[in-house]
Amino acid sequence: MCSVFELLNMDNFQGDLTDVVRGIGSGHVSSPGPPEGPTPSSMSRPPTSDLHVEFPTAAASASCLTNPFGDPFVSMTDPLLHLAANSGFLSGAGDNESNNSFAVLPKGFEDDQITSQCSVFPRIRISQSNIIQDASTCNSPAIAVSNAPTSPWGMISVDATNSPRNCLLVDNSNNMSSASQIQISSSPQNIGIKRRKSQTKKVVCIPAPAAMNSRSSGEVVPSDLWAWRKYGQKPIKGSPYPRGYYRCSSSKGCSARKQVERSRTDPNMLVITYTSEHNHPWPTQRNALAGSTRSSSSSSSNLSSKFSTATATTSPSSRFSQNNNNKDEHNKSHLPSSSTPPYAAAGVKEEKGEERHDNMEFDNDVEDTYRPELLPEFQHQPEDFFADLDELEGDSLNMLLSHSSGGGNMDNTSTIPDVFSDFFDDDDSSRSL
DNA sequence: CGTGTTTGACCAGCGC
DNA sequence: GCGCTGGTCAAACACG
Repeated sequence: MCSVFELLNMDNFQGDLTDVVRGIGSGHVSSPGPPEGPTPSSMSRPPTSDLHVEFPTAAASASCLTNPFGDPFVSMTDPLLHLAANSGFLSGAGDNESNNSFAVLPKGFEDDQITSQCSVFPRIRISQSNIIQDASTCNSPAIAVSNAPTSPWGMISVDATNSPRNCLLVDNSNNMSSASQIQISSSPQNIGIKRRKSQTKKVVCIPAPAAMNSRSSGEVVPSDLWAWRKYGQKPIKGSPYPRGYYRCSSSKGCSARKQVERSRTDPNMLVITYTSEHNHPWPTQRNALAGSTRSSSSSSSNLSSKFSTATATTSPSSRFSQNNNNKDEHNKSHLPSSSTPPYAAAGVKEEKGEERHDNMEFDNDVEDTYRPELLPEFQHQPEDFFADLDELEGDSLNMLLSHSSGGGNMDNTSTIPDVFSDFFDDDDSSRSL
């Protein structure tokens, strides 16, 4: 089997974040803390620092799982999922996996600082039929997602505290138009990043594929709707990878910040921590584009720059809206409830810190449910705007295909898992939220 | 010119 | 109090 992670393997990576290319696919639900504790079956255990992340069901779920940012490339994650599924990326468990399920198996899992956030879910399995996988059988961290019939929201629950190996199970057996919810419970023993007072943090862990082109130093930090400006970078003790500091440049005075760093144990993963809140409406296209025009400076390739631009201005929702052609009301200066983009559903953990702490753990007193919304503004992007996206999508897809094909025996044209094909085939049900 | 990144210096919290 | 570490500042520079 040749997984995307393998394809993107960066074992020898020693560079900084500038070598990071957008996680074109595969987002990763993050959960801080070492994998320990009882089995995942305890998803219902007392909410400690549970994280709730909700996202559209079915394809949307998959998309979110593959791209917690829900950035524009989320659309491209579908092909990736497709490819991955066929290449084993999504079927990590092996060939015996049905088309309706898959598992993401990030390389390596170590109980080590922040990386544990990523590694806590080395396995993601999604099943279109009633789950999935017995969490108790998980011998490695995983995520569980369930689309409860009784709720429009499925749920991904991760019990990092009680499960020795944490499992995340995904169940999209239900209605495709509903949404799924991710719940992440963190371990009190997590390690990691100190945080300052009165801060709200959302941690997102996503795959950080290596640059797909020849560039060796280009970094494309997974971007979102907001425009971010890098204001610092520091080496982190114990990690070979530096941490980049970004602040929102969409609006002056905005205190929103985010930190981007590679997982020290799994270079393929990017850990992004959103801090503070945006104090302004979602950026307009113009705003979003601002700051991304310089995309590929000395450290970025044209490709990455393109990515950067696109990612800064698009979102899955926007794409959905595009297809949907929804002409309803426009943005009314919607003020986001969080610095995390509305589509940055899956893989986002929000934490409200009181004081700095030495562990990466998310306080038990923190429990947030992040419910991404399909903001009206995302439904009204200029056509030219999407024209660019289409181009991007094409390029990225090509890249994906290129990589995937190089990965080995996969049939890029083969079937798409039903859970995704439904998404592709049924625009109405999956794109209109 | 306005935007971005880079990078060394500075500051603050924490543990000893 | 001191040192370590992480987070931020700001000057210099690059790009369109």
